[in-house]
Amino acid sequence: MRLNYTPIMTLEYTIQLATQKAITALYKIDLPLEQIVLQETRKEFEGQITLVTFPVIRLSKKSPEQTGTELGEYLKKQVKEIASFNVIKGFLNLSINDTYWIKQLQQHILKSDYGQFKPNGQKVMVEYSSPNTNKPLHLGHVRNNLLGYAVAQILTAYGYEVIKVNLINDRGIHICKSMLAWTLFGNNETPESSGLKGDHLVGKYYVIFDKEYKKQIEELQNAGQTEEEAKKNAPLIRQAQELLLQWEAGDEQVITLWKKMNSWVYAGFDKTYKKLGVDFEKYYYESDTYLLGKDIIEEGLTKGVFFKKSDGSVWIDLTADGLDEKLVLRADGTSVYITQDLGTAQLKYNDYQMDQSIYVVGNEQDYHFKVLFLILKKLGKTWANGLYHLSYGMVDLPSGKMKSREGTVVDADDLIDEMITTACKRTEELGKIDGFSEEEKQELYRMIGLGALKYFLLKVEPKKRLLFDPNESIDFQGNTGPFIQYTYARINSILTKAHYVQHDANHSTSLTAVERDLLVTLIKYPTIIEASAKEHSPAHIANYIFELAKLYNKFYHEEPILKAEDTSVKQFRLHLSAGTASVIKKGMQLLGILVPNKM
RNA sequence: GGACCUGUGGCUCAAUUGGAUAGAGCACCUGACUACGGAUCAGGAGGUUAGGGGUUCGACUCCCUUCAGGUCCA
Repeated sequence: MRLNYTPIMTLEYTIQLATQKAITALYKIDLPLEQIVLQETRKEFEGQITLVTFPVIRLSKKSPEQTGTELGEYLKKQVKEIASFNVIKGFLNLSINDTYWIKQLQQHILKSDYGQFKPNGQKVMVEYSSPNTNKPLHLGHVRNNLLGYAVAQILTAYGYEVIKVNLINDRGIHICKSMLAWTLFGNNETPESSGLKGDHLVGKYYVIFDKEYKKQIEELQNAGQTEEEAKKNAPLIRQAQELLLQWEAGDEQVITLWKKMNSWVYAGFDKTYKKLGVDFEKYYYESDTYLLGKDIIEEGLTKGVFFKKSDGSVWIDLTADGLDEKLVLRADGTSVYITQDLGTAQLKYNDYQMDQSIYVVGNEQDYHFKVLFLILKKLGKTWANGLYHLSYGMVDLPSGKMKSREGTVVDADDLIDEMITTACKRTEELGKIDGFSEEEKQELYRMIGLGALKYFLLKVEPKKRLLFDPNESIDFQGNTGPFIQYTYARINSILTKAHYVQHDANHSTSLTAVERDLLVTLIKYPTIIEASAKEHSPAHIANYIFELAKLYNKFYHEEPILKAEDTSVKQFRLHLSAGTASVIKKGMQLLGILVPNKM
């Protein structure tokens, strides 16, 4: 049964309507529904749903306590789910009867598609990863990839049709640098001959270029040139620029080399993507799109959105919007970044006619996207309203920013391998996986290592910057991926032992406090998906699953499951365990994290 | 010069978008039916939410200002 709305909403709506009636009956006042504020009851108080009475007090002209009590009494009579209530300060805490919570288990939580919303008929594109083809992926890219993938998963669960897209920056001066260095110093080295992963091989020559380039600059400076002159005059940079011109002219040899080196990089990226578990429906290449956008410039000029300066360059004046004047086409008629992005945006829309489009790009480009979206709106593109920049903070090292050219990066492949190795060590120390084949072991280490890494990166609010200390390895205890995986494995073990089969999960006796807490938390899952989707933030999901796992462990310690004396209690607790396991698995899946049956 | 983002116990993060006594994890200290899986659980200690002012029944959250870190635009 797919959801139209979150399960708890039905009950909340009932309570809101009843409250509205109560206010009319008691105080002869009509209060709009949105002023009736419900929230989750804080753990230290009794009850599950809380009505904030302050907005009502202004009208009732009575004390918070009295208002709360009057409303509580009315609601208790009118809403059958409300078993009791208490009033503390201005807060009316409502206790919902156990029957209601137990019913949710059967009706929603244990359903195989729990958490999946009905298709909403909207298409959304998520563009992420967007690498350059001159170097391998690093930790920053990893954050980008995981975010993009998770957001895509979450939006799918929320009922969108999602198209995952990768726009590859495969042209420009940077790749020419690698090409040149390889030609000059490479001795025909290939991934096969060197055993290097393709992207690492090309990245190696990017670094060599930089090193040699710096040498030349120094020599020129010693010969009396200023730094600025030297940077411009160094033979290597001139050659690279020449190479770029040849590329643009379609020089056959250059194109062949370019294709060859890019194919190495793609083979390397594919491996990394596969390890990370991310994928794309469609690849766009900047070599195809970099000339786009010029017709949009024309369109803007005729519409009077852009203006031409005397030197022939084209601009847009955004000062009225609090921004600057922005160049959109150079005097010599060549594009700038934003020109092609305008064109690419139009191209993507023509291809898919999506309702929304999300760009997963670092926050250093906040200004760029603000301008891009604003221009498209000014051009009258109605679809521009669906554009969204999912801006995330940089991943910094204790030493500062990562810089590929200077070699101060945390390489994605290295990091992944390291995580897997650590997972292997930890697991072997604990020695709980007797009977695993070698293949199963490797599979498990990958699951745990990547689970730790992914959870570490996704539990933080995207827009916050992330500090990563390579010397302090990522934790496996506490608020971590492995903790959650462990909880899942533990539940799985119990269910297996009990030969659990899912069937009617009715239960008539009353609930213990932890059992009720667990149910209340479990039924919140769709609400979290909704918030997560609306805010484009996987962190909500991550924190929620952690809360759930923690709560289950508490339950596990407080209440006997297999040893429960009453068989119906035992059955019920097994159902509860199964529901928890299922939500953990689904939630982790939204983050792109797998959970093991045993670990 | 202008604009944007961030600032919460020693460290890493939360806080239902303006609600109750600001919650977790790591690290530290104490403990757990002689483990239904201890990668667990219970408890302790640790906070003027960067500083100051304002708005109101109520502010980590909104406004003003100062400071610190980061980023972008010309």
